[in-house]
Amino acid sequence: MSTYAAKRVSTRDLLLDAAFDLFAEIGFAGTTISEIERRVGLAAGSGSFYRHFSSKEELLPAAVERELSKAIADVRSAFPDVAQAREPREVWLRRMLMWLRRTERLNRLLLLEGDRVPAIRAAITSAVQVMSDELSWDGDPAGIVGVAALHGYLLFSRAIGAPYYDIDEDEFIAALATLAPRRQSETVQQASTRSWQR
Amino acid sequence: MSTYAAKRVSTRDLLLDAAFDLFAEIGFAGTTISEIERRVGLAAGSGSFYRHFSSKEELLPAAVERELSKAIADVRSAFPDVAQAREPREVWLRRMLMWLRRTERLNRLLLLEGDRVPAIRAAITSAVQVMSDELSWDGDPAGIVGVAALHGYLLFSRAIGAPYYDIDEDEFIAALATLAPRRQSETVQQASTRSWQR
DNA sequence: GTCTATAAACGGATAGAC
DNA sequence: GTCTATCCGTTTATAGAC
Repeated sequence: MSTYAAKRVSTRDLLLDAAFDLFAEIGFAGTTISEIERRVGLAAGSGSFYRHFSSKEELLPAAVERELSKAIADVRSAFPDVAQAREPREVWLRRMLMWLRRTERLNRLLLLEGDRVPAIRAAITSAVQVMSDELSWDGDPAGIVGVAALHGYLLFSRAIGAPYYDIDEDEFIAALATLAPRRQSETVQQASTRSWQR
Repeated sequence: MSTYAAKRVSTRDLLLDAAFDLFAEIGFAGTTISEIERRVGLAAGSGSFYRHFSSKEELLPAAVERELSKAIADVRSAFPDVAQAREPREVWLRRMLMWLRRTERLNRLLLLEGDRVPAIRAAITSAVQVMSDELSWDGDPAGIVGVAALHGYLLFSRAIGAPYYDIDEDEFIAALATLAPRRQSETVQQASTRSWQR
C-alpha cells in the first residue's frame, strides 16, 4: 500500500517483460520457461513461474497486451499534439521511423506468431491503428508507401546485419523524402527518362 | 539409371522441401522431425529421417541451399534476357513483386533464423544479390525505395491477413509508380545537405 | 512466493529386424 | 530404406516444504 511498494515492479510484470523479449527474439516455440525464470532471477527449472501463470500459452497474449500498452503510452508521451503539425516530409518520415523502431519487436512478433495465434494478430493490428491515429497519419497512398518502405528497410537491415542494399538510413530517408506524386501532365514524358529504366 | 528413375524425386529431396516449408512457416525450433516425416509419407516418429540426414541442424542449411537453387533457376526461366528491356516503371514494379513473392519464404526464413544462423544469412543474402543481377536491377536509390516498399507491403499484408492499410495490390503499385523524384530545382538544396545531417 | 523434487510428455537420435 | 522399439535429455507442469 505504501508508495514504494506501489512503485516496485511485480514479479508477474517482470515475467511478462522477459517473456515478450524472448518471444520476439527467438519465437514462442524456442522460448523455455526456464529461461524466462532465469532472466527475472528465479531459479531456472523450478516451477516458480507457475505461481503467476497457469501455462506458457496463457503467457503469450498477456505479454503482448502489456507491451502494446507500453508502446501506446510511449507514443503518446513522445509525440504529443502532433495532430496540428505542419512539417516537411522528411521530419514526418523520421518520426515514423522512430515509431517503427519503437514497435519493431511487436511487428516481429506479429510476423512470427500472427498466423498461429489470431488473437495476437488482432491485438497488434488494432493497436497499430490506434497509434497511427495518435500520429495523426491520414493514410494517404503516398504516406502508406513511405511507411511500407521504412518497414521493409528496417526489417531487412536488421535481418541482413547491414544497411539494406548498403544504403544508410539518412540516404534512404533522403531518397524517400524527394519522392512525390507526379502531376498528370508530367507523367508520360518523364516516364521514359527516369533512372530506374534500363 | 533409367529415365524414370532419374525423374522420380528422391526421398532426400522430399525431406528437404518439407523441411524448408516448415522452417519458413513456423521456424526451426517449432519444427519437429516427426512432422517432416509425416509430410513426406514416412511414419511419424520412426527415425527414418536419420537414414538421410544425421541431425536436424544439418538439415537447415541444406534445405536453404536447395530452395535457393530452385529460386534462382525459376527467376532465370521466368525473366530471361530482361537486361535489355526498356519498360514503364509499373511493369518493372510488377516484375519485382513477382520476384518478391517467389522468394517470400526465403525472406521469411532470413528474418526468422538469420540472426541465429549466420550461414543462412550469408547464403540468402548473396543469392539475393545474384537474382538482383539477373533482374538487371542497378540499385539506384529510387529503385531500392520501391523494392523496400513492396517488401514491407508483402510481408505485412501476409502477417495481418489483409492488404496493408487496406490498400490492395493494384492501388499500391499504382501509387508507387506515380512517385518520382522531384526536380532538382525544387529540392537540390535540402537533398544535398541531408546526408550529413543527423 | 520461492524452493526442491518429481511426474508426464515430448523431441532428437540410435539399434536392429525386415 | 522403412519400420518397431527404445534411450535419453529437455520441457511443461504439479506437489509439498519453508
